[in-house]
Amino acid sequence: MSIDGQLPPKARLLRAAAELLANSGGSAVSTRQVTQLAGVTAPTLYHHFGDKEGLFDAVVAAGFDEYVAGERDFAPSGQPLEDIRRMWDNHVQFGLKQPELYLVMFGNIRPESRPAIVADAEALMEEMLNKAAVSGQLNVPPKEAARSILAANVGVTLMLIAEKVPERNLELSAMTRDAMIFAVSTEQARDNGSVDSGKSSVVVAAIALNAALQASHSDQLSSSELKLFLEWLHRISNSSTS
Amino acid sequence: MSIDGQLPPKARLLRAAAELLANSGGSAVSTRQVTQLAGVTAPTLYHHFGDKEGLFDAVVAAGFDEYVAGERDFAPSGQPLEDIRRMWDNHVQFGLKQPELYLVMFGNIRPESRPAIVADAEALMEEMLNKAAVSGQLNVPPKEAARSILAANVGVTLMLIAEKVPERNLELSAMTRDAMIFAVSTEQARDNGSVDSGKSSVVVAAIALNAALQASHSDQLSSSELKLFLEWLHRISNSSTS
DNA sequence: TAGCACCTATAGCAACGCTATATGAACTGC
DNA sequence: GCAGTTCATATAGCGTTGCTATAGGTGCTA
Repeated sequence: MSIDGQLPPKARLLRAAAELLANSGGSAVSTRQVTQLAGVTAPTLYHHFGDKEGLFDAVVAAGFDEYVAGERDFAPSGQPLEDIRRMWDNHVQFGLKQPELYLVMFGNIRPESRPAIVADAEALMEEMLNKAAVSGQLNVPPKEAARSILAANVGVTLMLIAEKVPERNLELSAMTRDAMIFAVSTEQARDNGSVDSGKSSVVVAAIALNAALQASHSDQLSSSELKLFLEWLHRISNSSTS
Repeated sequence: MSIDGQLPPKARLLRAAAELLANSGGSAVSTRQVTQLAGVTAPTLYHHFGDKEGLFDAVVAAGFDEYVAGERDFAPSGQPLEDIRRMWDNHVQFGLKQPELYLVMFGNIRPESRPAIVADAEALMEEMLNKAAVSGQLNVPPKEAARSILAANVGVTLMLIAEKVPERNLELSAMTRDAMIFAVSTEQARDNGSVDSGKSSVVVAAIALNAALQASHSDQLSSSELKLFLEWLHRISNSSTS
């Protein structure tokens, strides 16, 4: 049993590692298993990937492309928060479909050696949340919202993976998901699924902020700062006449 | 260097394993390290604990007692949901104080071999949530609420552990915590004051404008003006914390 | 053809989790 | 008081792990 084809050894190693990870059923995957399945000897592996973790990282990178592709396919809707829901579900599905790969990506957390994958996933979610923020649907800064939602998303997925298949209750995921999205969204977004979305933009936001600032006596800026700030705000508000 | 005392070998093994786990700094702890530090040979370990995992489980059980003790100390207040908040914080603190131990307890998730600890922690939280349910403060069954909250709690803690110490932002924890508690609580409980999202409209508007500005490349302000403007905006966006 | 990267294989090291077997010590029944 | 049994520990080593020092082959450029 080997992964031949005429593929070069590097590709065969990747394919073998991915297959073993996907089918290992929770037990560890050894370099010897991988090299044997790839029809290659140990030094080849270490020549191409440095070490075992390097190989797995490469597999994960491929898996992450798939993950991202899934996330992006779901993204075109005009409702950012609805897209976040789909991202969440896609994340969970990815974890349940390929638990071994997922554990390598999100489970093996170690201080000082955090996989870049997590940061990428975070950025992906932040990007989407940014759209929500633009249309005034967000209660907190997108970056923090992304971290918070992703943390809960990972926690739920890990818990579901840890459960035996027949006992898995996706209700857990749905409930946690909605709780997190609800928590970061504004009332406006909650009432109206879509909001005005399209035309929001800088001007609308500036006008809203302008009104809110003048009504609230915020003390985050000094009076001189505030004066200048309001002047700029005014400039922005009046700028795009379109 | 060994853990002598006149303690029996079993206790010495436990102590040695706990110490190595606490100081391992993320790298794996081997049975040989443990037995050497305990001044014992391998079969003794396997006689008492079956295998490596059995030993670590025993260490974890001791650590869990400490964890539970912390949770129970916090519990006597009359407001169950407030107690849940403290349980959450205690959980996070436990994870940050003893990350290695925590990773063994909650991080090494594998299908089919889920540590009993997780179930125990779940039961502990469910017990507390039950009190909330009795007094009509709960929106969903306590069991599901416990699973959901714990999943998010673990996710947040893992994410915080994965971050380098100086970058750790406990706001992430507080925000996620409140979101989860809010989601499972009834309106009655929310009015009671334990949970409050309370962002002013200024903050919401500032967040929206911030996102809109960064997305639109507006040219109404010079780059130096824009820089300062964004800095102030950031200040406003981050001003209100729970 | 000579030289030079690049790639792969042979062989093996040190460390790992774990165990078959044996030996001492402590208790039990008579 | 002694044989039998059980518990607890040690000696020695098995099979596997991640990884590498070294060497050889292959194809390209000069």
